[in-house]
Amino acid sequence: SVKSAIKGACNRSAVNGAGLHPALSHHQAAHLRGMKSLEPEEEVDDDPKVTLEAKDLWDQFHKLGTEMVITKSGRRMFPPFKVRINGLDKKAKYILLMDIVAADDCRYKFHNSRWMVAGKAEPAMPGRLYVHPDSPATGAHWMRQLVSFQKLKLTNNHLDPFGHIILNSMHKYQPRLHIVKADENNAFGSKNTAYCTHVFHETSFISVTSYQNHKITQLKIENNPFAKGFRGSEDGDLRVSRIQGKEYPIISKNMVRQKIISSQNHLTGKFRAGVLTGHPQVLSSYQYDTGTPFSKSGSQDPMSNNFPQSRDPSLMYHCFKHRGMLLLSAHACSHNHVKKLYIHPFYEDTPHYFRSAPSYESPLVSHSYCTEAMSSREACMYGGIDTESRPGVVDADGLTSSPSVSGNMWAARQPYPHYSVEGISYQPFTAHFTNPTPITPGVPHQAPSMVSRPQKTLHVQGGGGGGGVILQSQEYFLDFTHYSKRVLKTLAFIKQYFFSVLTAYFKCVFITLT
DNA sequence: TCTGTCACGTC
DNA sequence: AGACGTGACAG
Repeated sequence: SVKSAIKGACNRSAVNGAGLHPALSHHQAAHLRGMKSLEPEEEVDDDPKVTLEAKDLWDQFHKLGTEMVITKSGRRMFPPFKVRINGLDKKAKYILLMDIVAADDCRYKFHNSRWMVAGKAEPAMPGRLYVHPDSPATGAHWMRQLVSFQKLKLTNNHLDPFGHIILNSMHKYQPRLHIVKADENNAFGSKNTAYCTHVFHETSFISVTSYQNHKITQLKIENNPFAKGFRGSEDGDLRVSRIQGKEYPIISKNMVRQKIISSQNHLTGKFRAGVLTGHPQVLSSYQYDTGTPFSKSGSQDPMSNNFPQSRDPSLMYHCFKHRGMLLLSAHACSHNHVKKLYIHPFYEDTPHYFRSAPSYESPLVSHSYCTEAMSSREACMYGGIDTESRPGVVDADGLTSSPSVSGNMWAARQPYPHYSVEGISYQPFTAHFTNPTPITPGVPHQAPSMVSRPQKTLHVQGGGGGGGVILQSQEYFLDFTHYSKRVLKTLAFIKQYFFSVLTAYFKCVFITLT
């Protein structure tokens, strides 16, 4: 079983075009052994295989250093995250969801046509989840066609009320796909629910508010149908560039070439793509030579080198079975001078601000925080959920062994809420309830007693209906009259406070205890 | 560095 | 037809 598990993981690795991290198999083996001896009877046969759609396109972006624009109102990713899935139990129900986690601890800047580290990362933002709109659905459904997460939106608005995934600009991120096995009847109320996580390292990106690398801009324009308006004319030699209603003179390819050659130093700043909208043929030969985003030295793997100090795993595939998950969240929102604190019991909103170690750290370096740095609130939120077994989280010598990488089977253990594996942290999932559990004053601030069945299960917008946003606008809000512009900086404290208070009021369970 | 607005495009 | 997704730009 262990053998086949690792083999399976390796196969997936090959499918996804990523080599297995050397440390992975060790952890996998250790974990699998431990898991099997613990709860062998809970292993199940389904063995989801996930392949990334448009991997070639992702690779093209990844080579250049993918950038994703984030806006206040939310921006889709391009390329869209789509996967093909095989190996699910046709009849079982699954929930598919994504999250996007910090890939490292750095803030970046684009300097001299290169991404460079520019300091320490901002505190991690709330880890929101995007639940696929078809969820929950049968394995047969998920395997029938491409599974698209293209409606997922990214925002830099820390107060975002729409349920978009909140990111910090100029930081590096790694999207992750989670497949959660659910009961027939109860999306998030399943017993013995398992999930597995897939990471495609070629989908990592740096978030920006405007593109930094014009090669990325061009690649987006060339490939994103919505950006067709910025493409050159069909005629490869002549083009018209339209900027704000004005038509600029037709410019021949030769002119472009000469202009570019004669003014290379100014190209990046002044020949913005819109002025001389680059036809691929032109750009590939001329425009591209000014922007070398990353050092090309050394690496034999063109993919391994795109971001400095990347801690990306090559591929991760790990499964868990977890016993229970609490959820609730608080969001501060500010609209038109009205300051409110929104509380969305819909998405996870774990305040990472107070973690003593960044979430991306590998278990080998972050072991201490796994056990020691859990805040009391976190202990409250997760305490009592996994009272059973969590062997493997901390070894006798204090080092963590990874329960997160189980390879080929659904895991039989709950992941530690903040567990990180090969550079990517584990974060708990969050259920999203259409009807939040009513506020009940006087409930003591004690976690174990709070674990109960959700009154309603996951809200997901219907398959064809579009949308798919997790949030149904049913916020509770409290006035916050003395918010100032510093709201973002104080948000952490506010949230921490309200979490403490509200945990006592919301009794929500992601997956109930068995 | 970020935001709102725009023209132009898709869906 | 109209809502929505784009990058460019100005500020």
